[in-house]
Amino acid sequence: MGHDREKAMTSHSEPLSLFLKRLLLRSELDEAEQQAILGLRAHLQEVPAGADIVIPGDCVEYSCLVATGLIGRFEVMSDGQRQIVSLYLSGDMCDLQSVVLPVAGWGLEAISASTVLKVPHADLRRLAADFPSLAMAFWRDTAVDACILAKSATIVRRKDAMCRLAHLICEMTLRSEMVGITREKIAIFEASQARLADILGLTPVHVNRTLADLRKAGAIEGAGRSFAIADWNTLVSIAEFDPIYLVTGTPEERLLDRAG
Amino acid sequence: MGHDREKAMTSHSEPLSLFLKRLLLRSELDEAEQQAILGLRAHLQEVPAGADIVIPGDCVEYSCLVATGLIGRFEVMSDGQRQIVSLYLSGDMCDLQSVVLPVAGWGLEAISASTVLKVPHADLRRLAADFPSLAMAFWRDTAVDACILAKSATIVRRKDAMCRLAHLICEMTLRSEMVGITREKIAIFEASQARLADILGLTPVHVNRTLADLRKAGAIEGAGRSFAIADWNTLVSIAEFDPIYLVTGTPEERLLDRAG
DNA sequence: CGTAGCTTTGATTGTTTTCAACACATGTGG
DNA sequence: CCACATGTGTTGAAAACAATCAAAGCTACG
Repeated sequence: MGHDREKAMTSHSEPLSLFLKRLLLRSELDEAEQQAILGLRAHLQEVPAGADIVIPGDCVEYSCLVATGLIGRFEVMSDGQRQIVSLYLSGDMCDLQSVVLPVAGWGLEAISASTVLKVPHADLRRLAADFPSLAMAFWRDTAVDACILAKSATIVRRKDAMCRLAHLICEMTLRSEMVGITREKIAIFEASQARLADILGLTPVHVNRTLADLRKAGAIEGAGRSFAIADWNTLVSIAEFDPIYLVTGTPEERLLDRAG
Repeated sequence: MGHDREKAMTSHSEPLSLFLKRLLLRSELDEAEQQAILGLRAHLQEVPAGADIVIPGDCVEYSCLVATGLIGRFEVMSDGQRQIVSLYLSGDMCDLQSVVLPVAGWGLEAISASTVLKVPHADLRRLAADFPSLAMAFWRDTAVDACILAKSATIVRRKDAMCRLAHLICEMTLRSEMVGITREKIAIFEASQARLADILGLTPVHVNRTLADLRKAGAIEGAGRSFAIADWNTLVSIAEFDPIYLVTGTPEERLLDRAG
């Protein structure tokens, strides 16, 4: 593994505040709880595109907070084929569930060149034990992940390739914008077609044809390696995209943690 | 809804102890925590096969503990078609994640005639706040659910109908045995082919043909409405079934909650 | 009986995979 | 600079898989 270039940094404030921002989207946290998140210690690691961060079967002792780039959680079939089941971008704590299930049946890989903060499980567990609201926030974060997974599981069973691909683009665009990434820099547009195939559960050949179909429909534009959104409304209508499952949440819901 | 026949019962010890048993499979709980679970108050409800318990979009204030029967969590497509994404059997707290995400984008329906205990979210939240280990146990339970979902999402994308159906039978058989249900009484065997289609993301017609193929292969037996396992090993090999994702867990892992 | 729901079977259509080949860019060593 | 390998994108043809449409048989139940 040539990419184990780790640095023990003292200031990780930027990615940690992105993570805090993400938690605050769906959970209400007081000053002490917010400071506890921002005070987490972590190791910064740079990961080149395509590299594995966690191998299936590893027992991990940390979660990975994505600072920049795009990380995928994948499962490996008996024939060695990969299926990427979840995607994580800046501010996402990928594999937060590994805090409660440290023996992973899955792996983590970098879809594009990324930097991640490795946050020790022990620290996250202590936070969850000391601050019940943080325990709820972590649990909620895992649940939102599961909602996204359920959505993609539904679509993959019932919709054709064009709808699936359009839906993926819509979801990643919206999620990127939620953390302040501009539409031009959305990581999914830089993934190879083979990687898109791993995500969508299609063959690379069919991803290629489907991209061509989306271009023909006027939803996306740009030839070759990269593409961009040409018409958001067309894309949304092809995808039948309804963002409700991303659970941006309302203040009333967030207050429930403290209602007891 | 003719099935709103609720009874406020004083003793729900049996299903609650099944739920506790399920939690103890993966989490270490002390005497006080165990008593807290067993002391939960709840309303018993009987639900006929096919009835909806939660409609998508409802804001629910309780989780449903399955006492007997089989419950499915489903999403509805734009064309009204249902996709069942998770299955819950005796001892499972279905929709435990709704404690942290009360506005459901999904629904719950009874696959077979069932009895459920409605447990108020407020009580579960109080338990999570009072006992950090219970908060971790609930979180872990949600994470295991997500693992099962990830597994089925992987298989549905990469394997054909025969493998998927065999895998479903294997999984439900094993999960049933984990809570002490005998192989003859496994609920999935009583589901209609239309229901199996909703679960697997296939058409009822194709489920029928695939069941016939499994019979031909000698994996299952019995004509018409119901079937049974004829040869477990054949079934496992068709399904390429590896139960590791069910996370039965080891004692060492369970101790981590208290390591802090 | 007769109906309603479920199962079974057949024929046809559509989507996706598979296999195969070629184009195109990038990077390397000669 | 060229030859060459490698990875990625593109295109075509054939085959596999599942959906769709249609019809008939079976069961349970009133």
